[in-house]
Amino acid sequence: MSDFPDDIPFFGEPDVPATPKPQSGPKAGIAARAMQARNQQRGEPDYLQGLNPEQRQAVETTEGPVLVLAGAGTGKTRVLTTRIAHIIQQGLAFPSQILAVTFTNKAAREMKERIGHLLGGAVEGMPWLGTFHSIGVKMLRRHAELAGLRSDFTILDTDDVIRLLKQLIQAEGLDDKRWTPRSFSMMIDGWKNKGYGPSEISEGDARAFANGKGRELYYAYQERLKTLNACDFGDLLLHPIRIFRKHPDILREYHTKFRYILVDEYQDTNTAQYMWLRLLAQRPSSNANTQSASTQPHSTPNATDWSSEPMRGPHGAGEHSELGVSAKKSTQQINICCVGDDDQSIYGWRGAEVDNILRFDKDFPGATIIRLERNYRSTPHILGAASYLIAHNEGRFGKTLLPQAASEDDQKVHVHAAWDSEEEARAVGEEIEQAQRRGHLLNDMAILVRASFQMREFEDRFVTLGLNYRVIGGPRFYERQEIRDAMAYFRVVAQPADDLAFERIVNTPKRGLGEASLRLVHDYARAKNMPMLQAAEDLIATEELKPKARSALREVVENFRRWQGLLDNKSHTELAEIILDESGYTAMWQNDRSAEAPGRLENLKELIRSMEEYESLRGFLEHVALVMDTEQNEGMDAVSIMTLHSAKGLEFQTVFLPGWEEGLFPHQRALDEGGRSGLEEERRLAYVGLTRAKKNLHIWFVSNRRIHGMWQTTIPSRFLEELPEEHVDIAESDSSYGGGYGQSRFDAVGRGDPFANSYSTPGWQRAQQNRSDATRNNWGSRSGANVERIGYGETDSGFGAGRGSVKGKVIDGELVAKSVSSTPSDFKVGDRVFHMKFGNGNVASIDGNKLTIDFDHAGQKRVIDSFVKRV
DNA sequence: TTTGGCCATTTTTTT
DNA sequence: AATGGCCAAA
Repeated sequence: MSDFPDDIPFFGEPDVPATPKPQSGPKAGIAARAMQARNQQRGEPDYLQGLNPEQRQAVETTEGPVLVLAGAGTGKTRVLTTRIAHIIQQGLAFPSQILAVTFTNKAAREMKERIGHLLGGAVEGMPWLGTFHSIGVKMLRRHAELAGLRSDFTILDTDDVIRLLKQLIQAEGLDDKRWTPRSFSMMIDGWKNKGYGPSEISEGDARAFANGKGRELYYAYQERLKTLNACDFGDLLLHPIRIFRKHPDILREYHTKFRYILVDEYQDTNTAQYMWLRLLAQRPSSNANTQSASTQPHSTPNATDWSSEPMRGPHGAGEHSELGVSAKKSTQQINICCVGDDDQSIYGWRGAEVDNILRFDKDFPGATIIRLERNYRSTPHILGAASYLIAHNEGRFGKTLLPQAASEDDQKVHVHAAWDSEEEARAVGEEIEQAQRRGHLLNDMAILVRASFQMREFEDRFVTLGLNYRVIGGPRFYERQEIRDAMAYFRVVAQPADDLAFERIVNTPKRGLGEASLRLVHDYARAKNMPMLQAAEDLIATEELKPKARSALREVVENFRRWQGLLDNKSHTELAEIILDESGYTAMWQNDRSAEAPGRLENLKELIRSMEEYESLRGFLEHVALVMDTEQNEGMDAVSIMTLHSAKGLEFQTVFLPGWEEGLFPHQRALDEGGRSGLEEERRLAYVGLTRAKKNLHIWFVSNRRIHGMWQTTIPSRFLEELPEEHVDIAESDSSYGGGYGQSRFDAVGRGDPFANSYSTPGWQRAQQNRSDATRNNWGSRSGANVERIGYGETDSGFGAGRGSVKGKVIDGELVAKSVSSTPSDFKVGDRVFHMKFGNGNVASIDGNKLTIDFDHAGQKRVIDSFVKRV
């Protein structure tokens, strides 16, 4: 979004008088109250109508720190937006004096819309409402030089970062397979989430990568970013934090500027975000400390000091209360209001610290804590199911959500079983079409998946059904190859130091500039510490390059120089067209005879079209870097498909939750890496999913799912049994459970199938029992149930049953993980076998425990041996 | 230098 | 299943 025009005057904005009406400390309260009283005489403002007492308190307690603990569906967004409207309406601050932070662009957009609505649309946009990152960039652009950057720095996305790291790792002479750029980028990410620069990471962390070269590499990475005039996502927060600490005068300007700070989804803040917030929200006491704070921020154990010890903060309460006192003493306070729900903390993997919300009143003593517990969203059944499920978590505040009154036609939560994911998609599609026939809007329905690969099957199905759908946060427009290439061209034009972009497209389309020539340019650039474009320009004046490469490179450089010259003369969309045209990029795809080519050209057109909404090329590039998503199909009626993560904060009349199987949800990886707390986060994710539904909720699980192209037998998610019976309705006979390879086939295998019908059947119960029965396993017998997704017993004890073996992983005495290891198969080529999904066939070849089988009806497939049975 | 084919690995979630 | 990396051949 170009919500942030580049040229807003920052400090001393003309529209901001030094002191808007009431504002300092206690006075503000009085004035506010006076104003309120006046309003009440006249009848209260519209926007307060219909708020319940708690919501109202959250809106009207404008002064001092406020924490709003808002359960799912309790009107959190409404409170936030109304509060902002209230602040503006009461004249407590101008829109530009309110800092409002959200996590997603979607949330920011929605908030803006709603505030505009509340205020009758007459208010100029709020310049400081946005995501942590977009606000971070905005600040960083203003003070870029203090971070060693120019204000036109580029923002690297994950892909760029990985390519860059790869170069560095190789330059270091390390094996980039043993030490993958990807894993290092994740480490850096983790460090940055905690607020650590290269000098602050622990010895152990530094050693953990590349035999102790971790720190060195991290330094080198930051150095390179500087020479590239670029930063990564983490830097968007880290640089401002550094700047605030080093330059108290700058921080003070922000302190004067922002009267009110609001934070959405506070439970998802990570340490860096927390530090950033604290710096902005907590003015050091204005008396005794001022001097020392401004000159030596790190030497005084007072107000500013917490920021240098991020990780110890959570538990060092003493320090914080001291700080709080001084904050209180200060003459002007910045009023911070955080809204969150510990039960909806689902970003632990990204470094979020739930602790931040749990210790709010220590950080901000005297905080008003308001709990919103009246749920207006879901039926009692849905709410009951969700509450019961989340109660299985240990580490939580614990709160009660009060349901609305039940209504006659309230449906219980439906749990459905399907044979495989294909059937799951088919059945959900049917369900949706039925609802549509009953007059429901597709806009009111959503499918929420755990992992994005699940989306495809639904898309496929909906395409054949001709059902409108919209994917949110799926495979992203801006991640497509052609879009990234085009963007790279634009980046080099807008930001000549962007070597990563330059490298990406110098030889796209092919110009005969291969590795050899490129290396030359690269080395020259490094040696002279100049951008590659500049280096290329220098080199073509010499005899270094081969004639062919030299002329090709000359043309590229000349093109770029010419385009750069057009920056100010042509509109950015026009320029973009010229670039794609003259570079031969469009022609490259036009000449491409592959099936995707037309689509790619279409995407490029779409790209140009979407640029029109932005003021400048730079503004557009920034949008792409930060948002990575386009609005699609806004106007039409369509089912939404998205991940559970991106569904947070949304609500729908009808919600479908497919894929409730062990290994997928809870996700195996969360279990492996997060253990118990990983499981609890998965459960919160389930809770988020359940509470998105207003009226109808359908949960699905399948017994066969294809993972990495191979069929796996799955068992229902443990979360299913954590749902309370009284609120759940098990669909006994779902459409065609078993499908073409029907029930009979199923039984013919003698597969004492645990999920043949539903989980209320003996089969289901047996499965449950299997799970808790820690010693039993069905593997000994070939006709045993296919429960190989789970291992039982001690850690790492194998269960070889002749083919394949199962390892169980026990965490906290509870079985949470397993993996199938490959041991040589005891099948022979030519064996006649039966597979549950594909039927009968002959073994064509064997590769470890993977078999290639010619099926009678299904053709040739590769499957894991444990899924077939000799006949 | 480019291209084609084969092998290995992969996917959790996002700014 | 699909993508990326690597190697051999043109």
